[in-house]
Amino acid sequence: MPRDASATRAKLIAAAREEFAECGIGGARVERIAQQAGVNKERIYGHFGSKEKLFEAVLAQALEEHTQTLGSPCGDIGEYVGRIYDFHSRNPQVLRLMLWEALHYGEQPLPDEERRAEHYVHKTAAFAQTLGLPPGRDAAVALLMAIGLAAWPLAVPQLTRTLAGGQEGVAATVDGAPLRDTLVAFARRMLPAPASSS
Amino acid sequence: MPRDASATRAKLIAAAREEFAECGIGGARVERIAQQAGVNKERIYGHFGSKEKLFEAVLAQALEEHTQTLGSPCGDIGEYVGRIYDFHSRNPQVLRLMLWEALHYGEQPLPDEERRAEHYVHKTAAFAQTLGLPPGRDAAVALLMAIGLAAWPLAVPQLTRTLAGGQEGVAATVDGAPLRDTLVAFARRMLPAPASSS
DNA sequence: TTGCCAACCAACCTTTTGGTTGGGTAACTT
DNA sequence: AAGTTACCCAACCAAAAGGTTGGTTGGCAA
Repeated sequence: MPRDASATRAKLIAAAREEFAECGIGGARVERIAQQAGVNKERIYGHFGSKEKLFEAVLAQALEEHTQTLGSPCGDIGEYVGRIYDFHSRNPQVLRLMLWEALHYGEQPLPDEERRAEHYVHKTAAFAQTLGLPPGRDAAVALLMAIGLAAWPLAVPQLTRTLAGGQEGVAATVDGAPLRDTLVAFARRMLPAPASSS
Repeated sequence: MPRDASATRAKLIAAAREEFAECGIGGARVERIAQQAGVNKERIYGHFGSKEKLFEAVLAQALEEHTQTLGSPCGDIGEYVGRIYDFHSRNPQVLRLMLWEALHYGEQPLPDEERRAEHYVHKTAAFAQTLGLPPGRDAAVALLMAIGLAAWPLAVPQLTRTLAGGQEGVAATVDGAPLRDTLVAFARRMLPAPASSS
């Protein structure tokens, strides 16, 4: 069994991701994470320093994967919203991590808020271009709400269920069309149509 | 100091509401709740049975207030979304409680899921009427997304901040218009216009 | 006045928590 | 071959958690 620090880190992050997504920062148990990773608990502190720092590492990696998988917004806006919806349907952990983070930090700044803000500048720019808008606050809010459109039904499943669910689950058909299609249609209607000329 | 069971219950629920909104179910401390309420910890178990049951009681009351304050959806759809936004801006606890609940229960049914579903039937019906739609899944999804439109920027403040926030906070102006107005405009565009004839 | 019960509380118990420590071990350097 | 560094772990710790218990007391019915 060779020694491999980065492999240990990776195993810890993978285990922590499941645990944090399921239980949040306060609810996660350091012991369980270590056990799931097949690594001693102390390694968490050796490698990451604290439970909260580990959470940050998990989230950073998850968001990295998120942007890499999803790519920049381009082409049809509705289809972009559909892609966001598909991503979160297939990777429920990422959205849950974001929500735990939201509840944990609330209005106070994130530990790496600046990096995150900078990261979103690019996305906003790409989004503005496909929308035919000047990049700015307007485009940023439009992107924010496009993400919200796709994520909201998955973020509050109990509301989605009790309102529109019934026995068919989240992907239930709505008047014959899957929820996804409804969201795509809403997005197209909500967001300004791109200028047809480049 | 007279004995008054219902007053004790009320004090406990009020204290628990703050604590649960801030920390969630797992993060809330029974001791703190009791202390904040000026009541012995044991009373929580005497009156409610468990921490989780107390959470249910808190949420039931919060949602009750929510629907009572907000009323049924009627009149202009955009303005209804604006009202939802205003409510959650002024009462951040309710949305936080809903999100903690969402993360805690996830896809598994709520303890009182049936009552909740039934409760939403009326709202959906009212919403369908103002939209000029037949009450049904279509109207329910439209309502779900109207709520989402208003609540999303407040549900994920870290995203709102890093995307569109800057130094001006959540209520920041967007090209001169407050975020609320943008949401109202989005809602009007997204949702089907009500049939003009009754 | 007396008897009774719901409401109440201080103190306690068990388990679990995040975090630490001191001793070991593979592998690279010199 | 000796020394050094980075990694790893079993065992441990103080603090804090949710929940319980045994006994006390206010207030109403008889």
